[in-house]
Amino acid sequence: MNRRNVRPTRQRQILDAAEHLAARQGWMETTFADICREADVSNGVLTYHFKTKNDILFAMLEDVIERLQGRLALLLQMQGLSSADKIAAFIRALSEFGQGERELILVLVQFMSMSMQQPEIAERIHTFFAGLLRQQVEEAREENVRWPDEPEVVVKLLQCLALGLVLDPLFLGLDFPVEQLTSAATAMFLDYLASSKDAAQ
Amino acid sequence: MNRRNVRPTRQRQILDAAEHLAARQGWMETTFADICREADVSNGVLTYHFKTKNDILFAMLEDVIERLQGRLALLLQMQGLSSADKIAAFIRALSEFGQGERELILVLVQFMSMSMQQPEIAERIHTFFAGLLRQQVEEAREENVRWPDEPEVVVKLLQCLALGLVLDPLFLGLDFPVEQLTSAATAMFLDYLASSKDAAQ
Amino acid sequence: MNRRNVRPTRQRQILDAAEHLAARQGWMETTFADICREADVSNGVLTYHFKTKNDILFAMLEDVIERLQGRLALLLQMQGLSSADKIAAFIRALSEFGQGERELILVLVQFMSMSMQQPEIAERIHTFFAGLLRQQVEEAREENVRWPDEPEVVVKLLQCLALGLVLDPLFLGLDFPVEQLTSAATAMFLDYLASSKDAAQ
Amino acid sequence: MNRRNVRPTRQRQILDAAEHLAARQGWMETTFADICREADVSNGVLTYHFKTKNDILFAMLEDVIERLQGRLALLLQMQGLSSADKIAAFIRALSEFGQGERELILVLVQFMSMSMQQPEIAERIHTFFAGLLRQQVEEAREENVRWPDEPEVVVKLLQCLALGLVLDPLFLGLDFPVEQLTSAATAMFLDYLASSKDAAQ
DNA sequence: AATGAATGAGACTTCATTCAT
DNA sequence: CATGAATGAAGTCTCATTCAT
Repeated sequence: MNRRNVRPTRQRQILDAAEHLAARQGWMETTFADICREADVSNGVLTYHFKTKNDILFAMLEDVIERLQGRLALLLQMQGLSSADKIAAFIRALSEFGQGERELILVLVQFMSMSMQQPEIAERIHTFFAGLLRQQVEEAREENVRWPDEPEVVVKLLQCLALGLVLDPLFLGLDFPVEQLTSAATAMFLDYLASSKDAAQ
Repeated sequence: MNRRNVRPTRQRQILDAAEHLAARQGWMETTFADICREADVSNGVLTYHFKTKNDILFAMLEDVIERLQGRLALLLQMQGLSSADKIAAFIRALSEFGQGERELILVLVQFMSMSMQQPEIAERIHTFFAGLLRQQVEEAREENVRWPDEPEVVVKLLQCLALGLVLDPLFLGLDFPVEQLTSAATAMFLDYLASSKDAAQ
Repeated sequence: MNRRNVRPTRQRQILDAAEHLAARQGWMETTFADICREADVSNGVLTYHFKTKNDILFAMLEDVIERLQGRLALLLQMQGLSSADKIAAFIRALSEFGQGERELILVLVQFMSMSMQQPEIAERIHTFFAGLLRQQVEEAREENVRWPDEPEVVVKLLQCLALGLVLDPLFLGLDFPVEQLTSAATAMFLDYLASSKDAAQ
Repeated sequence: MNRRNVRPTRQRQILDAAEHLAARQGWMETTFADICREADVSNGVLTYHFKTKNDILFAMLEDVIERLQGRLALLLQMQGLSSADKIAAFIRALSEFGQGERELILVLVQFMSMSMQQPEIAERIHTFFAGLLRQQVEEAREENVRWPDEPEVVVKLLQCLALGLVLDPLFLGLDFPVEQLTSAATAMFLDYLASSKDAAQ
């Protein structure tokens, strides 16, 4: 490999290792030595690229948000929230996402849990999700749909539902197939949206 | 203080301090020294009453579950899930709960986050919530209500929604008054429940 | 049990437990808690009867020496060293002793090993064995036997041989039946004693 | 000092210090702080080169065995056991050894004493001495000497005698010059060996 | 850009001993 | 005599961080 490009490569190596380990065993219990082993780099390389452990943490945070951005873009930006089909597709996709991208979720949960004690992390996560929300709300406004509540509320409610659907099985366990839950949730949310139209008529 | 039967007192002192600190700064970053300071006991007392740090952790887990049990009993057992009024009251209460009993929630989230790496904790939480779910389902069955889905699914959906409503403002921030969200959620869930009755007619 | 006689009883209980544990896991790694458990007494009782851990240690030392005294009396005082039969019986008995009274030996070795760092223990053990030696030497003198060397040397040599025969299998392992070794040692020592008579003729 | 290849140097420093202290005050009562002071290294260096205290212990064991190997090679391999002169030289050398290499002996005794509770140590010591024994037996067989007993027994008896001669003065004290004891032991063992030749005639 | 030895503060834990009851 | 709660010094070990090479 070219000597010029070694820097980004090393950083990717390290971040991948760190995320892996954070997902598997938690960030607090992940040591420099662990990361070195997993990333197959020396202790010196680690501290050359990231001065402190927090540096790695925040690099991870950015990385995770970026990856999340990419994933959610496929779900949100492209389909919006306007039509019933899209909502249904969204909830279904989210559910699959919660199962498929387990590592990404696990790391995200780590950050959420840390955010309760570390304002900097909370701040970063909030702005990201706030941005997401605003964007969806704007799209909704442009589409001029009639909704049972203020667009912010509707969108936020969807966000809550989505969060619950992703975290509940993770945290509290689930004994029956997730599809039934997804279907029910979809039906519920569509009913809710539809209710406004009925009322408006 | 009396030297006899001082044990429960000390244990409460220590658990209170530990829960306080776990909520405020996280369990991993809470040291024995911190707990000693907060509980106003000596280092020796700590390890006399709890052999290891993990022992404190699991005592906390039991304690938190017990307290949660007490709180939820007021919301669930007494009102069940049958009528619209009760559902509305439940969601409203939960929302207030998420704001009022902040510390309890914070500690619970700590445990949920740890449960992803510690199977023992996961196990304990799962059985608790599974029991809760089963109990609600049975009550529902006894009331013989017609619902849009299997009682398990309906109840689990409510659990998801509740979890989302509690965690979302905590993790992702909320810019508008929580009441709007609560109302919307209540309306949505009631619509959903009602939809079955319509269908059944 | 009579309240008057409880003191010696407790002390025996404790010493037995302590010796048991010292033999099984070593004195240094035996804690007060271990002794309490083994002797089935409370921490308070322990420190009421023995102020410090060293107090227990020295009580044990006296106890072990006393018991050793009793055992060796059967071997030494009663049979002396004069005749070939008695020597043979002595070595054979010692060998059996090394196998039978394993615990006593183990504790004794503990003390020997400690004696290298604790002059007080060394002193106590030395005077005991020196007394033993002197006594045997005197008996020998009284019997007026002709020996290849000064009685002290002869007796000490027997002591060395005995120590080696007891400790070697314990420390260094032994792959063949101990009887062969015992027989050989007996033969050797008798030859040695006899050699002087030959020379004297 | 060169930073490259400093590892063996540090390990020697640490092992020397540890052996010193183990001989002087016993291993159990030797703390990390003691070793740091004696070896003139920081606490971190200790645990950088040896993960745990037990690692130091086992490194010491190997080291002691290696050094013992070297010393005994001079006594055993070179002179074998066949002729009277060599036996005499061996016993004399061992006796001097017991006085001269006091530290090595003291540490070895520590290990022997520990071996009674730690099977791993026992195992290691046993295999070492078993190897020694086997080697001597084989040499004896090759020399085709006639002996009063099976070579294993003869050699083991010598081992017992040697152990007794080394440990007895250490453990039980000695009031007269060690030379007298050595001479007597030599004479005894030679007589014993010779006895077989007489019998064979 | 890379290495890995070195550091030391601080974590958890153990335990002999003290003492109020 | 007996109890067991309390103590805190000291132990082993971890680990993020620094730095000479």
